[in-house]
Formats: sequence, structure tokens, C-alpha cells
Amino acid sequence: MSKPNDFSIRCQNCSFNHLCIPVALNQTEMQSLDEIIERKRPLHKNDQLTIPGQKFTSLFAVRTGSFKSYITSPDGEQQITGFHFPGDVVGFDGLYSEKYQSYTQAMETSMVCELPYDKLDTMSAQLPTLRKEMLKIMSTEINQDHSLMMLLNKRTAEERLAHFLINLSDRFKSRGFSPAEFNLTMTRNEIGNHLGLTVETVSRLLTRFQKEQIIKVDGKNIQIQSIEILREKLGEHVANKKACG
Amino acid sequence: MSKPNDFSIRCQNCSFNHLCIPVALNQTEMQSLDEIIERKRPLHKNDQLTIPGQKFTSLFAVRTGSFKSYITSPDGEQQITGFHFPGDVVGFDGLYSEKYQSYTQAMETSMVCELPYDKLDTMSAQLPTLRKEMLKIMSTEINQDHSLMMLLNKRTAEERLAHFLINLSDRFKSRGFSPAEFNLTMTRNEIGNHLGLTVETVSRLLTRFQKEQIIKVDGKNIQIQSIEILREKLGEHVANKKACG
DNA sequence: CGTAACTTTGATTCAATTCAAAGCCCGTGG
DNA sequence: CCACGGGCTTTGAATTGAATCAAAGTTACG
Repeated sequence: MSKPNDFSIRCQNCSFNHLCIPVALNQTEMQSLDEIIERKRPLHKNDQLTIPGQKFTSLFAVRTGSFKSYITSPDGEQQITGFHFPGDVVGFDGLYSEKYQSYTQAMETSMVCELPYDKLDTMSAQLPTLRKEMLKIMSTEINQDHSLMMLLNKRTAEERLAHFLINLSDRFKSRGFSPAEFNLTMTRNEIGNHLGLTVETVSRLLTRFQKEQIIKVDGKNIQIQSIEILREKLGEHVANKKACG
Repeated sequence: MSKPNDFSIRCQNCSFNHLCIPVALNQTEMQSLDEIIERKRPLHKNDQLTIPGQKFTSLFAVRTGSFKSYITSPDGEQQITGFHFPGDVVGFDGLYSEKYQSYTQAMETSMVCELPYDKLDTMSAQLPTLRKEMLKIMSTEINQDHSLMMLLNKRTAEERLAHFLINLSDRFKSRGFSPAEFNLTMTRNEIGNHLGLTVETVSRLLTRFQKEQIIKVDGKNIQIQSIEILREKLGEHVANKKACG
């Protein structure tokens, strides 16, 4: 399929292998995994990696760039379910019904590793660590979605955006990028869509955070001046434990 | 562990096996699964099946009764992430980090089948269908969470409650219960918590739906008089496709 | 360098929350 | 058997956070 010459980077040297499927594998296992991976040529901005209804064949690990995933409702409404950066694995939604359920779209020029599912499955019969790792990644996704549910149901606009910025910062940090300065590859509209806010609200909040000296905003560029104050914004609710248990 | 005499029902005779893990298994495979399952004695109302931090050992299939799952934030806020009925499998959140991440609490006297994870895993090495089925169930959960995200971000209170009632109706139907009349095992407060609404809003909407002759409410008992009108409530938005793709 | 897409800012509106107060239901114990 | 109390539900009135509506700015790139 892919020519190993052109885009050949091996899991062994990949700077994101500590975040990706290889994390739990030993050298030999990683070698096996590496052999089934197909390196795809670059995707350009707005290219679709998966679309709903398309036959599920592979999972994809983001190698460079960034993606957004979104679903649509019958009436055309869109909901961005997540943003993906190097090391993230996408496509699990397709396991249900053998068809991808969401769009996965490149937000900039990006590269992915394609992991053909049938080969992964065969391998996982032999490798308990791989089997476990796949379940673990899905479990992580479920837990993240549950946290987001709490965020959307119980938090104010300000708290949501603070959470979003902290989350980005943490993710960039774990990838070896600066946690204090980064570029938003997504638009204000996309941030709002994901967080259940309007563009205007996102814009106003960024401006407000800047006035409060918490961040510096220059277009797509964000500098976090005080991650502490940002974190404080999350927990400022009074604990008014509602009946539930 | 469990005495096979007391609560012995086998997957083969279980009326929910078409909704549960056995769905994809043949007779022999179902037999093997059946052998690793431990039948737990009944849980009573408010008993916790899992709590966050507890070591992950098993998945649980609901056999009778109903459960709610919820997570909590540091400040004590709670978020109900889902309700579970017979045939549903819970506990996948524990695969990440080997610890359960959420509470799973019985909303009434209930029974579950316990599926020890290490045994399931060993089995799944041999049985591709089982391997696939587990991933599929998790994938379904991810997709449901994504739909809920859309519901919470883009829909009005009325649409959320309509969706909730239709969802319950559909689930009861697939379990062989009446889709037109059922009892809510959860309180108004719990419905609101899950849907991102207050008790008062839920109550007002149920009253309004009743006045509109869509449902009949009598305490916990719900009769759906017109599922069609209820469904219409979902799609009444004008398709004002926002920029996203 | 023109134009379409994105962002910001301001004014106004509104759906749902919050606050407040009954009412109801059901289990429990006298 | 009935009175009591706590939890749940309903209803109403007032409030508000974020949406909507409107209109400039700004950016990017073909």
C-alpha cells in the first residue's frame, strides 16, 4: 500500500508513542504493530478522514496536525464531539455497526497512521497487552465524554472555557509542546459548538480573560499567564450537593 | 462463589440475551460465557454496585431492576451519566486505570450477572466474536454519549425531555415491555440532572405534555398517548446549518 | 488587493433557573 | 388505624446568563 520510503517513521522513533497505542507494548510487540501500520500521505485542511456511513476498516492515529470530529442531526445541526492531536487514536465510533458514525476532518495539514482493524484484531488475539490497550483507550474516551457531560450540564460559560483552555494546555504539555503558549487550530465558532456556547460568548470570554490578565490573546495565539487563576475558575461553585445518592 | 442453585438462570434462557453480550455468540460460545458468570444476590434500592476508586474486577450485566450511573466533581456536584435496564452492561469506565470511575446505584431491587474481567479477557483471546462484541458495546456507549452531547448543547428543554421519553419507550419496547406505558424508576430530579434541567422544569414540561394530550402522567406512571407528536417535537428546529465543515 | 470568512462589540430578548411556598405521597411508629 | 414527617412534586413569580440580533472590524489567502 503505502511506500515505506516516503513517510516512513516507525512507532519505535515516533515522538508520540508514549501517548499512542504502543504505550503498553514491548519492543517486539511494537515491532509487530509497526508492521501492520499504513502511513497515509498528508491530509489537507478540511479533508475528511472519516464520514458517517462509510465502511469501518481502520482506526487512525494522529501523527501530525489536528482534527475535529463531529456528528450531525437529521435537521443539519452539527455537534463537535472532540478535537484530536498527535498520539490520539480515532475511529472507535465505527466499531458499532461497522460504519463510521462521525465526520473526522483535518483542521490543518495533518498526517495519520492507519491501523487496519482486521489486522489489529488478529494481533490482539495473541497480545493481551494490545487487547487491553484498545479497551483502555475506548474507556478513556467514555470517561472523557462523561466529564464533558458534567461540564455542559452544570457549568457556566466561563467555567467551560476555562476547562477547555486548561485541557488544551495539559494535552500540549504531555506532547512536549509548551503548555503556556499555543495556537488554536480551531475557530471561535468551533470552540463554542463543542462547549455549547455561541461564537459571541466565546469571544467575549476570551476578551474578559485577557482583561483579567489570565491570558493573552492574539488571534489564534494564546498565552496563558496564570494557569492557577484559570484553575480557580473551575471550582468556585459552592458545594451544594444535590440529592442523587 | 455464587451457589448455582439459588439464582440460577442461564444465558441460554435469559430473556435479555438478545440485548446482552450473548447476542453475537453461538450456542457453544454462550455456554462458555455462561460458565464464567457469577450470579449475584439481589441489590436493594440505593445499594452501590460500583464506586469510584474501587478496583475494577468485573463488568456487570443488569438482569432485573434498574440502575443509575453518576460521577461527582471535587465540589460535590453530581452528574448522572446514564440509566441502565435489563440487558445493559455496565462497568466499562473501569478499564481505564483499573478502577471504576463512577457510581452505579440500584434505583430499585435489582439483580446483575457479574462478568469477571480476567476470565472474559482470556475467553476473548479465543473467541473473535466475543472480542468484537465487547468493543461494539463500548463503541455504542461512545456514540450514545455523543448524541447526548448534541442533545445537551443544541436542544431546548422540551426537546430534551421528548427525546428522553422516546428513548425510554424504545428501550422498554426492545425488552418486550410496553412502549406506551411504563413506570419511571427515577425521580424528576434525576431526570433533570441527567438532561441538564432543574426539577421544576421537568415537572412543568410533564404537565405541559399532559395538557397537550401527548402523555398521561400519574406520579411515576407514564402513558404515552402519541409517540408521533412526541417525535415531532425533536425535529421542529429550522435547519440553519451552522458553519462547521 | 478583493472578498469571504472569521472575530469583536454592543443592545436587546428570552428560556430556563432561582426563589418561594404549597401540596402530595408513602412509610413508620405510636 | 391514623397521625406524623421527610422526601418528592407541583405551581407561581421574579431574575438572569447566555442567546439572538445587528453591525463593525479584522484576517487570510486565491
